[in-house]
Amino acid sequence: MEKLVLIDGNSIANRAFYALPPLTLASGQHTHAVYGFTTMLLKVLEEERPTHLLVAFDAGKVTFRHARFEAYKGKRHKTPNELSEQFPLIKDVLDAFGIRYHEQEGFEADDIIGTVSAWAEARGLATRIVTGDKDLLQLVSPYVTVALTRKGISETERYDEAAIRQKYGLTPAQLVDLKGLMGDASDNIPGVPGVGEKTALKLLAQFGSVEEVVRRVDEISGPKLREAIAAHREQALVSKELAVIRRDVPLPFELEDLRYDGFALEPVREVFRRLEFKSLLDRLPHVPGARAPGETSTGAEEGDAAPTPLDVAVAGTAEDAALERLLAAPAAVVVELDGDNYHEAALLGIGVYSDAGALFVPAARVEEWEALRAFLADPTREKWVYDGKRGEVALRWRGLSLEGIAFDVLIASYLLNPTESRHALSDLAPRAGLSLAPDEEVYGKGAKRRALAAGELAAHVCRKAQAIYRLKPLLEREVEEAEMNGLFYDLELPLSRILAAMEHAGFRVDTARLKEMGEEFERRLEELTAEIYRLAGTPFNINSPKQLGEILFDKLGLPPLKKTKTGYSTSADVLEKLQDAHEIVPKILYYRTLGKLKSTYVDGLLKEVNPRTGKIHTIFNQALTATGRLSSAEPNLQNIPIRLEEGRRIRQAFVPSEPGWKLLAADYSQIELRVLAHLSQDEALVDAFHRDMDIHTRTAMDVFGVPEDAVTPLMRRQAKAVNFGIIYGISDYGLSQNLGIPRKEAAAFIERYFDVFRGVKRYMEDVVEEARRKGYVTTLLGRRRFLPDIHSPNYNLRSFAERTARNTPIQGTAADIIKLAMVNLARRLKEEGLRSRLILQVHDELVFEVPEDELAVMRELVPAVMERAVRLSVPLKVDVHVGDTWYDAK
DNA sequence: AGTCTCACG
DNA sequence: ACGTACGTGAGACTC
Repeated sequence: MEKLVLIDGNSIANRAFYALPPLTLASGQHTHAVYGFTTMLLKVLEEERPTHLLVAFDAGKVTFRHARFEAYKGKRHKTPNELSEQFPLIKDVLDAFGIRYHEQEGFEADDIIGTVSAWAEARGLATRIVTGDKDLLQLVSPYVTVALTRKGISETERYDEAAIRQKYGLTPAQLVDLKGLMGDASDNIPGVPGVGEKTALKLLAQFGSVEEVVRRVDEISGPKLREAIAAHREQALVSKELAVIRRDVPLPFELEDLRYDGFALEPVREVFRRLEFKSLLDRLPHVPGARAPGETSTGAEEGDAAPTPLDVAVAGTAEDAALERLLAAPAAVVVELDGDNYHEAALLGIGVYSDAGALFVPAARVEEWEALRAFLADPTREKWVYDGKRGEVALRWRGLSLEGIAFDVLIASYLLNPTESRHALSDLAPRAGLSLAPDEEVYGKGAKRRALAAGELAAHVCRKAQAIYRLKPLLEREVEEAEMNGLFYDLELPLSRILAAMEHAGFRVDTARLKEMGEEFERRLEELTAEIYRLAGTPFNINSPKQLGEILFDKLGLPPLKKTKTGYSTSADVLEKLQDAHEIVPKILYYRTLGKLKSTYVDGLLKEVNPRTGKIHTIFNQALTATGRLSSAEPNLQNIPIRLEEGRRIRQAFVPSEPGWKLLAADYSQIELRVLAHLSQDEALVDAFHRDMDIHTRTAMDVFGVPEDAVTPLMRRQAKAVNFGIIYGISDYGLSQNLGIPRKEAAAFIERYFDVFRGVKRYMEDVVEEARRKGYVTTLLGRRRFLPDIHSPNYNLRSFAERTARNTPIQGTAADIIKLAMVNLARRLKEEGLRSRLILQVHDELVFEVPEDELAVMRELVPAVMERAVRLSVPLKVDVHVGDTWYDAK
């Protein structure tokens, strides 16, 4: 099928420029916008397979829109030189690919795209527009869809008419009416003052278009709005006109001139070499449409680089001895399982790929083939894996071991960019020039999940192993270049083995105790329900925010203090403010508390108890958080209640797995503030920790200028909130919300804090500056987080990036420290021959189960190792508690 | 699938 | 004039 792709050159280049960390040649020439543009282009060629292709650029500064409205784009910042100097290079790349591009005096890229897409529509040619600019959404039609880049440039969101209707409740054509009414600050289009998105959408729902709004202005409800519209009719109409994309630009070519039938490899290679796009060079031969030297053009349809067939040997019989040569090291190993949760998941088979070839061992053969088991268990035979913990745990359940894991592609990819959400092997494979179908596609998901035919399974699993094998050297190099060898090989990789052991060990649960609690909660919930219905005068679903909102705010007439997108907010902070307004409110709050405990922590946890082991086996995600923390799922054991006594009792159900053993919990005291003291070298903060003072009291003393015995509980509470705020990258608004005080007072607190803690202030400024300069921030052990939005012209995005720049080094360093402690502790436990087991990590806390006779040793060893994990300018402090249940280890 | 709410550090 | 605390996972409801 034929397909036209129209690329908005300026928009994509701009996105790439601001989204990617700077990249320069020896000459100082910046290339990251070119790089970003080129990766987008390759993606388009791979995924869209266009038969017609055009890249449109903006021409000079003045367009017909300026003639109509002088101030058009008046507030826009000048394009930085670092970007404008990259446009000629982008055109070099396009020339090498033989792709047509066009710019036209007096018009913007939008108008060129509008015109060509109109031609395509007339001919019934499917069209995809690729841009970062929402304005182009107005062109969407049954033939035209828009792929909008979001968050960086690699991800796109596709819009057809239904998607636009769903998101805005408007037709594509009405989007210009929306802009006419609300204006657009980035283009300096005024709209109608006082009309924002909400009002504009309301008006359009009623009237349909700007013209109708203006014509029937008398029908507008609300005198203020009516006056505003009446006073700015002309401005609204002009604003709309400016927003409309032209579809009749006289262009010097026609649709058929845009036909695209692939490219010759060599010229593209040459340009890539000149621009030092090494990683893209490898990918090139597999891009659809690529022609080797001498090959003639065959038309875009046949330019596909079909996946190279893989020769897979399948083990199965006593003859397998002949296949032993395929158990060579180093090898990529894939333990293929049925399902996402790998605890006791069915094994489908094991794939092995090395220089010796590809081998697939079906599940039935795994346990009986001695040579394979020995190979897997041999720590001296190097294995490369993707999410090694997954396979390792699955094999542990079968009494098999997987040792010698020397590289993990998932963890490497995560460390290289922890905010990237797509670390699936199928996402990474193209980097090594391979195309790999996602598991979801191969197996189907949900109800459509299916078993594969034997040959299909072997091929897919070995293809994955091949991708791992090819990706390893690429990622290995990138990890090295990012100076993360220590972090990767000495921290995350060993940690992965420890997490595997923790997950497999599990946490024993006293299900009888949990059920008792559930029954108690149930009784009290029934009582509460009856009282709530009585007070409301009618039964309703208390769990439905919608129904609850109607009862509270419509029926009972309480003041709605906050709204959400869809209606009234009934969140706890709103209800707390209404506690005294009606006796139903505290009952609802209590109902919520108990309901949460019952559904999530009693029923939810009971569902997760493994009937065979009587334990809960969580899965730690080691490649997810943006800061380097772990997360825990199925179930989440990192959010078991503790703050309120009623919930805290859930912890009475968490017990040791062997009779006579105890639980030992060790937590870092104020680790994030200690890390802040170290990173900032703030005198007062460092001093406070050297004296081992109560940090919130000390903060109150300094901020309020009073002696210790004059610090009231309120002052301490406020100082504590400020301390948290500092860690989170503080804003006066955030602090005011947290403390329930006016924003001005919050601002005054912050100012006083920074007056005293000068070093902290300085550090916060420096770290944001560093983020701007390098494009990323780092933790103590060199973990990185990229912050492309730090340069965004959008205030919200930029502010968020700045807060993140302040928070991530703190939260991330704390994560580094406890991970290091875990690795060191595991080694010590082994060296000392202790039977104690680490079973849980909760960000600043480690939980062990300990035999009685090891208690004394563990009470000493655990805090000692944790406190010495790193050496900071302030001491680290660890509190240790022992008990018969997790509740009692306090 | 998306939204709201709420549990944890 | 704007809208925001940082990082997570899960259950219930709604469409």
